[in-house]
Amino acid sequence: MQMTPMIESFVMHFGEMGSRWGFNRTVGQMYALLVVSDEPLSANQIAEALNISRGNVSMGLKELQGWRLVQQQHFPGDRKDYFQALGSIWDMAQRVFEERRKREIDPTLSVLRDLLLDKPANAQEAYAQSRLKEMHDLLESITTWSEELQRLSPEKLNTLMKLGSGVGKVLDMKDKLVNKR
Amino acid sequence: MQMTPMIESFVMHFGEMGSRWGFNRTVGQMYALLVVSDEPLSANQIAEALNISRGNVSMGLKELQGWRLVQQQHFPGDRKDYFQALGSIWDMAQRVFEERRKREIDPTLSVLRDLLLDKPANAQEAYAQSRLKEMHDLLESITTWSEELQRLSPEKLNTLMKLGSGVGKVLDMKDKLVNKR
DNA sequence: TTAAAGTTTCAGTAATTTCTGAAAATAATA
DNA sequence: TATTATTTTCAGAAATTACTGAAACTTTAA
Repeated sequence: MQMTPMIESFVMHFGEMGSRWGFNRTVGQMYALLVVSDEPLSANQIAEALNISRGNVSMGLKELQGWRLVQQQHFPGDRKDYFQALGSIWDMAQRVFEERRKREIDPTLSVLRDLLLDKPANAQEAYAQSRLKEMHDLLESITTWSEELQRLSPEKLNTLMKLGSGVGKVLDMKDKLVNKR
Repeated sequence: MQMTPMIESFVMHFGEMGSRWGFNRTVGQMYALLVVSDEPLSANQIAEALNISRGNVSMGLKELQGWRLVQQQHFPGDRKDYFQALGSIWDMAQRVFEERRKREIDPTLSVLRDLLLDKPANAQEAYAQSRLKEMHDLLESITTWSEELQRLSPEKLNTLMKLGSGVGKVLDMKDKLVNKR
């Protein structure tokens, strides 16, 4: 894997953004490298290209596999493991959305559900609970919706996105049709 | 601000989740506290309730204001500043989406745009650039779409979300109508 | 003005996270 | 089974991030 300036810039940027996206610098760099590489890379190649320790690569690959963003590959007659970024950019985006939902929303939803079971002890708690309920309902809608969007084919999703604000019009149209019955 | 066990649990959970949501523990706690409080709180009240330093509160409030998630309030005859979480849960969600997009997507889009201007120097770079292009286009679609969704009224957004996977059917319907012309 | 009330800043410290590298574990071949 | 290739683990070091608290600054009102 030859690190040209262009690839290096991309890799470094992903490293810097890594923390905002939920993983650390080297994990971000590793992922970027795998995305732009036209062939699978071994852990040693990654360590060398990024100039980081072999141990760190091992941990990072484990994390990326946890996100289900990289695949492991074997070649007959070669003992080494090779790694590759997941198929299409769409697949990647799906994974990132899904995993982030799991990490960022699900635990909160579960806490909110529990807290909403308690009887409010006073006015302050009653108010607090009303906000918790709003938050809970919104997060639940978002979760359900994102699950349903994921079930849509990439083509439909693309149509929907291209539709943009035109979605408002389509909704109106749908209302009319439904009301006619 | 009385910290009942229920409120405390919520606040602590938000603190723990904070880092996943893009801010640190105490900022998360401060925000949670403001969300469930039925009246605006002064910086001192916040520091006391959360048992953190006054300086930290000042920095945290600045950051929350940067996210445009809290509002400052003045009361005549009182020198202190009071703080309040933003209006509705919808407003909050919008802000979070918008700010995260700014922090997590925009910088990457800009880097990708730049890198795509370079002529690929070899086959590896040509491949890399093709992936960069895919990624760029997807991020751009997501950005445009999210901007357009934000322009939709909360009611319409709600309709859209409730529609769920039914959105597929609506899209088919739209296709038919458009093709008839 | 001046004093009092309040806020912000920031150097230093504490806490947390990330990274390394050597040792242990695992897997493949001879 | 022994040997070699490879991966994983994890204790400690390094780097980063968060927090405190005292000093500097700002604002208000007497």
